[in-house]
Amino acid sequence: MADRRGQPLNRERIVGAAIELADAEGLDAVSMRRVAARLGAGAMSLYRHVSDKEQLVLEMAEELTARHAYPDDPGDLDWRGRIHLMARHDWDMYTSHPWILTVVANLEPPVGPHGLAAMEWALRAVEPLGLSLPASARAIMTVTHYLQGSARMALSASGPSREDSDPGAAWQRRLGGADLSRYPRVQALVTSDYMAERGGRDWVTSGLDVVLDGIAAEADRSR
Amino acid sequence: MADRRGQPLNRERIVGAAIELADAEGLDAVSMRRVAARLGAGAMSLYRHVSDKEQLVLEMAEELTARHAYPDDPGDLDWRGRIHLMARHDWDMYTSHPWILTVVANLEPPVGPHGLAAMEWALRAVEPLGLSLPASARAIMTVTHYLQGSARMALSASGPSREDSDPGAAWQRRLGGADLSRYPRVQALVTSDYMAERGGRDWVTSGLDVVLDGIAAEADRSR
DNA sequence: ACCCCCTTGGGTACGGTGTACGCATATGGT
DNA sequence: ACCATATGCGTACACCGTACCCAAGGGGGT
Repeated sequence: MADRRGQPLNRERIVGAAIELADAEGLDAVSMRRVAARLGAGAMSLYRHVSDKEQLVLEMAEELTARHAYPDDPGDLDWRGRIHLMARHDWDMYTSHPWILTVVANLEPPVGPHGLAAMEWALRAVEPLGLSLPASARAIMTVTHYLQGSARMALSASGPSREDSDPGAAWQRRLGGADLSRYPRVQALVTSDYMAERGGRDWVTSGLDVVLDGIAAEADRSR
Repeated sequence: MADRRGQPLNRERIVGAAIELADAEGLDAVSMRRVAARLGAGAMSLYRHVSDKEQLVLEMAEELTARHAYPDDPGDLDWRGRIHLMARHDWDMYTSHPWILTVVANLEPPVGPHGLAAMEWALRAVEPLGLSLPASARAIMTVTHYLQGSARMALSASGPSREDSDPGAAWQRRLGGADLSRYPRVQALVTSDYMAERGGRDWVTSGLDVVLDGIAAEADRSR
C-alpha cells in the first residue's frame, strides 16, 4: 500500500476531497478516480467506505449542510428575522458551493440528519405564526425554493461570463436566434438595470419579504 | 445508408426521439447512441443536425415549452386567473415530462424563443398590477420557482416507490439513520397527512395563492 | 511459534458515455 | 459527364462507474 499520502482512508477524508474538487472544478469533475487521486489512492479503494457514487454525493450535501448549520440560539429575533437569518446562511452556502444547487435539485426533499435538523429549526422559527404544521412546512419550502431559484439565476448570470471568447455567444445560443423585438416587455427588461441587480443581496432580500408577506397574511387569516 | 426507418434525419425528428426516450426511461437514458438507434441511424449522424449533446437537451426543452405554450387569448381572466392558468400549464408539463425539471434546474434562466414568449405572456399578465418591470419579473420567477419546487417534491414523493424491494429503504438511505424523535416537529409532520396531500393540486394551488397574496400586497404598497 | 481470518487497499477489465476525424455515398448544378 | 456539397456513419480515444479478485497486514486462538 506504500506511503499513501496522509492518514488512512476514511469517509470524512473522501467526502472532504470530493467537496474540494467540486468547489474547484464543478460537480462534473467529481469522479471516483479524481477524488481518489486527490488522496493518493486508487479509485476502487473508495468503495470500502462509500457504497455508491450517489451516496458520496449525498454525503457531500450532508457535510455542507452541517458546515452551514443555523445557530443553536438565534437570540431574540422574531420569526421574520429568523427566516432572514436562515436565508443568509443558505445564500452563503449556495454562492460558496454552487454545485450544491445541482445536487438538491435532483434530491428534493431535503435529507440527511443535518437536513432534518435544518427543517426542525425552520419549523420552530415560524411556530409563532400559529400555522398548521403542513402549512408551516409549505411556507418553509416556498422560501427555500425561492432562495434556490434566485441563487441559480444569480450564479448563472455570472456563470457564462467565465467563457473567454464571447460572453454574449452563449446567450445567443440559448436564445436560439429569437427576435427580441417581438417581445417588447422582455426587451425592455434586459435593457433595464434588472440584469445588473437581480443577483444582488438587497434585491433577493426584498423579494424574500414579498414571499413572507404572503405567508404572514395567511397566518392572519387563519387566526 | 440502406432503408433508414422513415424520413431522412432532421432536427425535429431527432429532438422528438430524444423526448420520447426521456419520457420513457428518464433523462439519463438519453444518449446520442440510443437516440440514434431509435431512428435507425448511427450515433455520429446526429451531429450533422445538432452541434452538441447540450444543444440537443436545450432543443428538447424548447420543443416542450412550445408544446405547452399558453393560449394566445386568455379571455377575460384577471391577472390572478392568468397566473393560475400559467401554473396549470406548467404543472401539466412537469408531471407529464418530469425530466424537464432536471433540465431547467441546470439552465436557468429560461431560454429559447418559446421561453421568451412565455416570459412575455407572463409579464403581460401581471401588468395590471402596476409593478415595475424588474419587480414583475421577480414576481414571475418567484411563482415559477415555487411551481418547479413543488413539482419536484410531488414527483420525488412518488418516485422512490417505483423501487420494488423496499419503498422505505431509499428513505432510510437518505435520512442516514437519523433519530427522528430528536426532531419532534418533523416527526409530527411526516406522521400527519402532509405527506399524502403535498402532491395534490389543491395543496399546490392554495400555496400559489399565498405567494400571489404577497405580490398583490407589494403592488398595493407601491401604488 | 504458527495458522487463520478478516479488514483495507487497489489493479484489471467490462460496458457505457461524448465526440474528433475521415471516408462513403447521394444529390444537384453546370 | 463531372464536380461540389450535403448527408450518413464506422472507427477510435479518453473518460466514466463499478464488479471481481488478489495482496498485504493485523489480531486471536491454539
